Amino acid sequence: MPATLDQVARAAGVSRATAARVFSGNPRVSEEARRAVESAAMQLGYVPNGAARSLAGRRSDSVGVVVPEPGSILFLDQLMPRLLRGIGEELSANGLQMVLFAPQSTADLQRLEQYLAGGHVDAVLLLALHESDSLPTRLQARGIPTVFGGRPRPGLDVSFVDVDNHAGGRTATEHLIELGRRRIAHIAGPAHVPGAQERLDGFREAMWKAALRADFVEHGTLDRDGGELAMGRLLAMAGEIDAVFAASDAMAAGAMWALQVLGRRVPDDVAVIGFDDSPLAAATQPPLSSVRQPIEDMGREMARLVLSLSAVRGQSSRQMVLGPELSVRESTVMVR
Amino acid sequence: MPATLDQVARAAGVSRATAARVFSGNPRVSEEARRAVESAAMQLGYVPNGAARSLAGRRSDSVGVVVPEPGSILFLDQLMPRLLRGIGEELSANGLQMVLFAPQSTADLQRLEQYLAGGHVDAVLLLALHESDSLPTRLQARGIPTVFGGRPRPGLDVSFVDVDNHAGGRTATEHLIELGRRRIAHIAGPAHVPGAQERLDGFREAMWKAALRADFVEHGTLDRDGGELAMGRLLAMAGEIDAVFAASDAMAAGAMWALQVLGRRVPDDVAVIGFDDSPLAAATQPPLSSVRQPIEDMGREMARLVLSLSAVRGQSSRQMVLGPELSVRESTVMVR
DNA sequence: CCGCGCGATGGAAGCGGTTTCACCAATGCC
DNA sequence: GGCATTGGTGAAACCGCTTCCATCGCGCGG
Repeated sequence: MPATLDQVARAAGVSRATAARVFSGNPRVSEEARRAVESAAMQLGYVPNGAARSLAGRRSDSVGVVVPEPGSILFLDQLMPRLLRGIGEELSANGLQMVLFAPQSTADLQRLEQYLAGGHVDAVLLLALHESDSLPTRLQARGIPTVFGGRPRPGLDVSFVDVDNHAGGRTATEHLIELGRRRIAHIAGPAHVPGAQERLDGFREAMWKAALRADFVEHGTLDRDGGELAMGRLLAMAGEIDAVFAASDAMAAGAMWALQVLGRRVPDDVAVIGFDDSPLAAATQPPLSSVRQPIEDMGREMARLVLSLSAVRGQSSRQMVLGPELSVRESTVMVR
Repeated sequence: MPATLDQVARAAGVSRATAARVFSGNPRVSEEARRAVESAAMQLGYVPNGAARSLAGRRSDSVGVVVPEPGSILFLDQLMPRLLRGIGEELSANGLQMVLFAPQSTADLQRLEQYLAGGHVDAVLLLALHESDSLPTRLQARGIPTVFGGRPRPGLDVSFVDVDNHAGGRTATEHLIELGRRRIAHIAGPAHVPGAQERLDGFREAMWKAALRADFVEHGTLDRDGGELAMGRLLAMAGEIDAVFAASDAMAAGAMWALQVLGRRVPDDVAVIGFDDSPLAAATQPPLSSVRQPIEDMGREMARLVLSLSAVRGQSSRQMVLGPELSVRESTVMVR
C-alpha cells in the first residue's frame, strides 16, 4: 500500500536508479530530475522502506543503545537522561537514529542478541554490564562495533568511555582540605557499585596524601534517606566532624538535612559536598557544592568512538577517561 | 561475511525453502531435515538477517515505544520502569522485540517519523504527547497501529489505555474521610500536568460529596522538597488539619517530614496518604499509605491492544481505563 | 492394481531498495 | 574537427529471506 520508489520514479518520469540517487543524496542528478522526483515523492507521500534500504545498502543508519536496569548508578541523580542526550545529539548530527533497548530477562537478552546481530543496527553502545553478560563478546565476534559506557570488568579488550570517578572523589576531598577542614567524613555508595567504590578510593587517596584520618566512612543507599541515616551514624561514631563528602547529591542533601536538624550550621560548622552536580544540588538550602562529571561529553564521545570504529573496520580497541570539574556553591564556602 | 540461509541450506543438504521453514517455525518439515538444518546453523553461527526478513515477510516483529522527556509524571515515583516492564513482558511473550525511542528535538522527531513509517516497526506505542505532535496523526494515516499511554488531548479518535487518576484521587480522599478526618488538605502537582489535575478533581469530588471544605490545596513540584514546602504553606494557611492527601509519594514523604518536625504525630494527629505506591512509600517512617495504579497492567494492556489492532486492520479505535487500588499502611491507620 | 490425498520438498518469483556498469550527449582541448 | 572527459541517466544484477506453487513419493481405500 505505501508508495514505492518505483512508483515515484515512474510518476517523475525518470528511472528508479535516478530516483534512488535523489534520496541517497548522490549529487550526480540534474536539478530538473531532482525537483521532479521530490515533488512526485511529496505527492505520493513516499517514505523509503527501511528494510529494503538496509538489505541493499548493508547498513541501517541506526545505532543500538542497551540501557541497564534502574538501580544502576546511572539512574541516580538524573545521569541517564544526560547521557542519552549526549549520545543522541552526536548520532543525530551524523544522521543516525538512536535506538534504545531495555532487556529485562535472560530471554530478552537472547532475543536482543539476535536482533542486534541480525543487522538491525550498525553499531552498539552498552551502558552497563548485566553481570556475566555474553552480549559484548558475541557482538565483537560478529564484527559489530561496540563501545562501553563506564569501565567494563577488567581484562576485556574492549573500547570504552568513562568518567573519572577516582579523580572526582579526590578532587572533592582536596577541595574540602584546601578549605582547612581536617575531620572529613565520606558517605559512600553501596560497596558493590563500581563507580561508588572508585569515589571512595579517591577520597582515601586525598586524605592519605594530606596525612588525615580516612576512616570516617559510612555506606548509604545513594538516595536522600541513605544520606540522612549515614550522617546519623557518622555523628554517633566520629563525634565532631567539620566536612562531609557524599557520593551522590541526594545523599549529600539528606546528610545536610540531618546536620541542620541537629543544630549544625552548613557550611560554618560542617562543609558538605555532593557528587554529580544534579539539578538537586542547586535547589538545596544552602546550595550544594558538587563534582560535575561531563556526562553529556561522555555520551558524545561514545558516539564518536563507535562511529570511528564502524568507519574503519579491524581497528583495535580504544579507551577514554573524562575528567571531573568542581562546581562550588555555598555549602563549601570559606568562612573562617 | 555472516552466514546466509543459503549456506546453511547447502551445508544441511536441503533447499533454501526448507531451511527457511525451520526458522519460521513451519511444522511441515521432517524431523530429519530440521535437525540437519539446526546443526548446520549452529556450526556456521547463523543469525537470520533482519532486513531481508522484514522485506520479504512484510513485518518486523518489533514494536516501537516512544518515551517522553524526563519531567513527565511518568518519571516520577519510578513509574516509567514499571510501565516499560509491563509492555516488555507482554511483547516478549508474543515473540516481539520492544524498541525504545527518546526523541529530543524537532529534528529527532522528524527522523523518527521516517523511521517508524519506514517499516522498521509493526506498531507504535506513544507514552506521552509532546505538545501539538503530528506524529500520531501521521502514523495513523500510514496505517500503522498506534496506541497511547495516558489520555491524549481530547477530540482525537485514537486508541489509548489510561489509569484512572480521577478515581484515584477520589479513593484516597474517601479513605481519609472514612477514617473520620474532616479537615483534609491536598498537595497537588503542577497545574499543567494532566494526571495531577485529575487527582485534584477527584479530591474535590470526594470532599464535595461529604460536604467538607475542599479549599485546603497547595501545589508542589512533585518531589520531596515540593511536598515539604507545600505542607508548610498549608499549615500556615489552614491551621489545624487532620489529614493530607499528596499527589505523589515523594511529596507525601516531604509533607510527613515537615509535620513531624513541627511536632505533629502521624497518623495520630494527621493522617497522610500518597500516590503511586512507589518503593518510597514502604520506606518512610511510618510507612505511607498510597494509591496503587496498575501501571504494569497498563503496559500489558497497551501491548495487547496494539497487537489486536495489528492483527485485524481497519479496526476502530478502542479505549481502556484501569481502576486504582488502595494500599493502606501505618500512616492512615485508625487511632481514635 | 490404480488413482487419490497428503505431507515433505525444491524451484522460482518476488519484497523495495542500492550500486555497478555501459551509454550517450555535451563539453573542453590540442 | 577529432578525441578524451565528464555529468546525467537507465538497465540490470544483486541484497537475503518468505512464500506460492508444482512436484514427488507414499500409504490407502476402492
